[in-house]
Formats: sequence, structure tokens, C-alpha cells
Amino acid sequence: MKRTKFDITYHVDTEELARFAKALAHPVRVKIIKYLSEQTFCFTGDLLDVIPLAQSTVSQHLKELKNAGLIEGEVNPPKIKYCINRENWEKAKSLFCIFFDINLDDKSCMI
Amino acid sequence: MKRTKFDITYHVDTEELARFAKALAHPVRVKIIKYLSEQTFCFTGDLLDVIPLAQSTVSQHLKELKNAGLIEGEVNPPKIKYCINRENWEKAKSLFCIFFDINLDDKSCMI
DNA sequence: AAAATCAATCGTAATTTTACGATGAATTAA
DNA sequence: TTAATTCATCGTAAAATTACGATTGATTTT
Repeated sequence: MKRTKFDITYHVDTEELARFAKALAHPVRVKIIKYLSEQTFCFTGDLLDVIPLAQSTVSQHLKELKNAGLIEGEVNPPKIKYCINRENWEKAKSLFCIFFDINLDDKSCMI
Repeated sequence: MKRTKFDITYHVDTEELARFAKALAHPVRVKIIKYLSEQTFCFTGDLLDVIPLAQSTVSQHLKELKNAGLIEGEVNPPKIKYCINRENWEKAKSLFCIFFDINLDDKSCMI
């Protein structure tokens, strides 16, 4: 961003969806989330086995996912146990569903 | 990005989802898509009435959405008519649904 | 033919992102 | 206590993003 004459305001949902999208705007971060969906949790070291980037770089990506609220880390000395933040995950899912015009309620119609 | 020792490869879906997410990683672009969903089509001028940014800036955002394949522009001299690229839209929807573990088939169960 | 309109592109500048190695803090193991 | 580990953070550099005004090219209107 740069010198904007005045601040632009968007709808909360628009801004929030963009924030979630931004968090997912890098393949490494998508991969981390996918990994977490499969493993339910993991330590940074597990990711380093799977992602050929420096530890500091992966840590940076984790930070972004954490800042976006998509994951959370629990201290499990000396490691840190990461997992998906379910509450915000549902929030993101909901926003994307509305955006893509998907009616989640239809699922309640399952036999 | 910067000096990476070697190229990293990701799954096609991972890369594609990240690309779509990146296109939606800015509130203005989310707003444009939302606008297009409601109006089915629009001209750049319509967007300028709604978005308080320079014409060149909006044009840049449109270009990004076009490059990601989410929208398409049809020349309608002297204007350009924009609309959502349905094919890629469905592709994006599908990728996000898989990512969020949403089973679209459940919709076929509607009464 | 000249003027007006529309939208893309260019050039530029500030900011943000991405990546690395090095360092540091906290905890565990020897 | 010392050494090893785990992960965050710092400092840095290259690249990408975001925004603007100005210009250009295409078309339409006068």
C-alpha cells in the first residue's frame, strides 16, 4: 500500500475474507494448512522435513497463519505444537462459502 | 520471493489454490468480485463510482483478477465489459471446497 | 478531421513480502 | 553446570505489491 488520500473502508466481511485469502496466498502456507488438516497437529520440525526452506522462513510463514488466526501454537517444551484454530477456521469457511454462494445448510438435508 | 537455492515444487492444487487466494488477498478485489456477482457484469466506470481509487489503480486490480482467471473482459467499444469467468470460478470454488472439506455433492440431496 | 471518452500501460515511489543466516531464549538432557 | 534441542526473532537484501499521475491507443462523437 502507499499514500492514499484518505482511508478507505470496506465491509467487515470483505476485509476479513481478504485477510484470510492473504494468509492462504502462498503455496507454503496452503501446504502447512493441508498438512495440519491431515495430521491434526504438528511441530515445526515436522514441517521442515516436508518443506525445503530455512527454519526461519517456515517460522515466518507460521507466524502469518497465526496472525490471521488460522492456526494456533501450544507450548509443549521444548517444542511448539501447532494445530488449526477451529473457531476461526469455521469463520473462514463460512466467509468463503458466502462468497462462493455455497449454502452450507443444504448439508443438514443429508439422509 | 528471493534467492532460493533451488526451485520448490508443490502439488498443482496447492499452487492453484494459492494463486486464487492471492487474487482475493486485497479487499478491493474482493469487492470487485462481489459487485460482479450482483451485477453479472460491469464497466470500469461503474467500479470507479464505488471504489475511491485512481482509475489506473482499479485497472491494475482488474488485471490481477483477469490474470488469475477469475474475471474476463469483453471489448464493447469504447468500453470494456467485465464479468466473472464462470469456468475458473467453478474451479476456484471446487478447490476451496476441497480445502475446507466441504462436500458439494450434499447439495444434490435438496428436496 | 478534431475533440472527447474509456481503459490500459508507463514511470515512479513507498511499503510489504519472501528468503536467508545468525543470534537469542527457553527447556531438556548429559 | 554444560551441552544440545527447538523455535522465535533480528538484520538484511531482493522482489513484489500498491498507489498515483501522466501518457497512449482505440473508438466514438461532434
